Amino acid sequence: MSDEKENNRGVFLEIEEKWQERWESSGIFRTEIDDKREKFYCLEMFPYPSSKLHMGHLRNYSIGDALARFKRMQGFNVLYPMGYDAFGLPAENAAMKHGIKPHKWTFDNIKTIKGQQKRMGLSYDWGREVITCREDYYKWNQWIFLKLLEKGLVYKKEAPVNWCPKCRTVLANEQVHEGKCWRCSSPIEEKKLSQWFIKITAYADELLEDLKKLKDWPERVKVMQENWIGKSSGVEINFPVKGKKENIRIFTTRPDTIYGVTFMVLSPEHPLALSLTTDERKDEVKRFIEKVKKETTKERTEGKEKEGVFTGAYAINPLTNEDIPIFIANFVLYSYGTGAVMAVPAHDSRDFDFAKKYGIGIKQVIYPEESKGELKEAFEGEGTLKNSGEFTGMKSSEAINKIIDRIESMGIGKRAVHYKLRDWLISRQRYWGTPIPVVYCDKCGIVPVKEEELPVKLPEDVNFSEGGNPLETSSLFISTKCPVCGGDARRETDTMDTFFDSSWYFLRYCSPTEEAGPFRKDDVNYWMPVDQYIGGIEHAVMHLLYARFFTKALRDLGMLNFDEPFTKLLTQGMVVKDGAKMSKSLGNVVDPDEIINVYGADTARMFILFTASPEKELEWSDRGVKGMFRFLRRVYSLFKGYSETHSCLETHLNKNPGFNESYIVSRTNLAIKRVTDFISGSRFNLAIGEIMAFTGEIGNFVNEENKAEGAVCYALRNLALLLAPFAPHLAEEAWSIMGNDAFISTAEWPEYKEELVNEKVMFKREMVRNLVEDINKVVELSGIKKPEKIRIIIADEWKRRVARAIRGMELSKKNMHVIMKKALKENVEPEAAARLVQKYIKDPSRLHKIILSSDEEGETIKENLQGKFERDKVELVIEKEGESGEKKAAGSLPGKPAIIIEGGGKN
RNA sequence: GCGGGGGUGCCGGAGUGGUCAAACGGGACAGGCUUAGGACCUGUUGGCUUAGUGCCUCCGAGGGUUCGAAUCCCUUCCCCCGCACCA
Repeated sequence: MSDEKENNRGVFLEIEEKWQERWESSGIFRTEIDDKREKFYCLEMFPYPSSKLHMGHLRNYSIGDALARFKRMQGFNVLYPMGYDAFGLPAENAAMKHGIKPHKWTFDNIKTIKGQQKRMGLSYDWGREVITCREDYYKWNQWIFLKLLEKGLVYKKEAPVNWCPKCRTVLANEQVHEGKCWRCSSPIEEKKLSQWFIKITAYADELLEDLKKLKDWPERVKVMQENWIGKSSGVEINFPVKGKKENIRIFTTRPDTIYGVTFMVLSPEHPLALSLTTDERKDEVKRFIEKVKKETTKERTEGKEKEGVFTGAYAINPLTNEDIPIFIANFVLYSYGTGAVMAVPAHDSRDFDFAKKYGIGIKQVIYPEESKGELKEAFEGEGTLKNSGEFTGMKSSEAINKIIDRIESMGIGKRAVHYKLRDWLISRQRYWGTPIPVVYCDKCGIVPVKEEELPVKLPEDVNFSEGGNPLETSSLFISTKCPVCGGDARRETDTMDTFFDSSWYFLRYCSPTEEAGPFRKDDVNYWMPVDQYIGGIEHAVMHLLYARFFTKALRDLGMLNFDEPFTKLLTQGMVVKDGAKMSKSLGNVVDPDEIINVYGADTARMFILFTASPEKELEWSDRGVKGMFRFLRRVYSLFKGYSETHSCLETHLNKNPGFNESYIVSRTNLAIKRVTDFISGSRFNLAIGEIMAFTGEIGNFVNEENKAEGAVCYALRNLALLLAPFAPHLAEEAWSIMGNDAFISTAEWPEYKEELVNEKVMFKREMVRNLVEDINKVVELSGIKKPEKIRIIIADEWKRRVARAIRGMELSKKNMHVIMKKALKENVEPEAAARLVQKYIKDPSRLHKIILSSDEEGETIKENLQGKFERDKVELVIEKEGESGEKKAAGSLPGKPAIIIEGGGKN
């Protein structure tokens, strides 16, 4: 009863504990540089140490560990490290709520999480652990900051910034999602503050261009980054204001529409907004600007209703000299382009809406191929220009360049590129982060801390309850001496965005204990770039963009010699239950610990990898977990049971195995091939599916009477090896049950040996495909122009082997010849037949024997075919009279299907 | 709106031109083993027929290409995810 069940589970838990201890004490997962071996850097996004791991982590690590183990067995020198992204607000919140010091809270959590990771049996090199809140790490954060400052990539500026009232700190643009804080979802407010920025925009173009190099990144991540960088090329043009000396500079990507401009719009923040407004309209315009400024960016963009007000002033279209009314409106953003646009309602839907609402004229100047009368909506496509002076008749693409040329030669504008990407705001008004290493001196201004004085340490004497930045409560921290003049000075109290920490941690893993710098160049050049990076999609534009930027910036500081940090990226899907993301409020959380404690880590890992392909959402299913447990238990008893009566230490495979042997040997090799290919393609779910099918077949085979020991051992050995990346504990146990002394974790990954695959027992898939090829080769070579009938006869013995190979499914003759049936039964045109033949002829070498009819036709074919096959193993046999096809095929069984051609059209 | 990804059997999920009525798992049904079983083993699991097989229907919907399509092309409907007034 449940005793047995519990016992089984107990055995598994025991096994896991045993092997985890052995792995640890033997140190087999330690990694060193080895120039003789190819390296493989397998990396998971390091976790934030909140109280516990969740299923997403379990999934992340199951993927990474399977891959790391696989590569290790394949002989790669694998770097597979783990660390903790340990700075961050939750630690501070804990301090405020429960009075626990952030440091203690963080390290307690790390301890818990590390325990969980160890219980998963992950093959990390723990000697390389990186914890970002440790001085030996954040010292280098500060060092890098100073280098960037020196290089001009860091600056301080007063600017409107995103303020999260709940976290009481500012945020980078990337960290505002739909107007809300990425972490706590509070609505963001806008504040004008003096803050530290990193000039990521200096790399906008390269960050965009190099996306093309990232062949092994998911398309959607690249698209998200592309959109975020938001490059657009166009032209900036000055529109003179009528009766004044000012110009309004606009940016447009569609200068070809300039003859269609009917009004102009400034954003409410535009410096000219009020000054060019006529006196009689000043009050109204003022009121409007005030109103819009009060709204947050979110409110302004959410309502979608376009609102504006006429300034009474006019601009002059420099190409047409027409007067153009100037409006102020809420839909023009000051932060993008020049904060002013030329409005072409005929060819821009926003301008169209606005023109309709305020009764402004619409002037069409671009016409599509088929003109459709009056415009019901803006036509935003390309077309032919009309009513455009000398440019009339040109295509949009041509006109764009010609008009820009004209504008440049007139000296009223120039080509320009604008980006949506903004500089990265890294100041945080929080305690639990890396202090920004600068000092404010009344005499000397902003002064960087001297390199030898790093790190600027976080003080202990802070008060978390007062609401502001806790660092400001530490007088010991704040008051300091100016590094330049030695006078009294004040420390910067802002700390760095924790995304700064995570932008280079993967480099630190290469030299985790280096004291002379953030990393050693040699180490990094050996290990980097990361070959496989695995993590959640939520970092598509935050972490992944910053890390790419860091790589480029450090490269330009002469510290790296590559451009991109992550060669291959896998974004895992979420783990959901009952169709919804696991969350405490929904009560659908499954605790990884619970699963591991009940079923063991192997079951949890296998289930999570098998149930969905890695990038897809994974629907949690308790039944599925049980199913996986059942499977592993079956595997265990298979090994256990067989080893009770047989010794599998040595596998003696005959060079010429008997049929029974060769069946399971072939099947084993097929499994090796498939599993290897699946893992290489990150298709872990399919790899496990194949292992399951293979296991089933071994089971069937073992139960048969005339099993061959050597072959069974061979199959079992390989099964254990294939299982090792996924269920490492069980695989180790099986390995040792079979009498091996060494770890399976460091054993060699099995190699697919084609020569061990006996074609007699190849699968239906290969068989039929080859048959089709063979048939067509025969058709071609025989000179038959219009075959009427082809029969494929499969001898019984052969059929039986195949049938067993596909697990009891009888292979019918129907399946074999149905492929050709339709093509050949009706009057197929010779050309069609020829095409067919052409399409499938690849390699006739598999053909073994062709049986021809005994009539004249057969003789002719035989003559035609004679000598056409390079290998003499193709036997041409003339059918004996009175023999049925089946009998014939059976009687002369060559180990391959015989093909019998009957008849063959003349002409 | 723009961009990305999808719609497959009771369910999850494979399958990208011919092994396909469709891998693997779950569930369901039947049988075996058992005192019993939620444990294990075997079989069945689109329909109709025969049970050696044959036929029909099927991979969101509708067309098309092809000797042949779940797979390629077009149209259309629906779902998910990102960005969202970026000029």
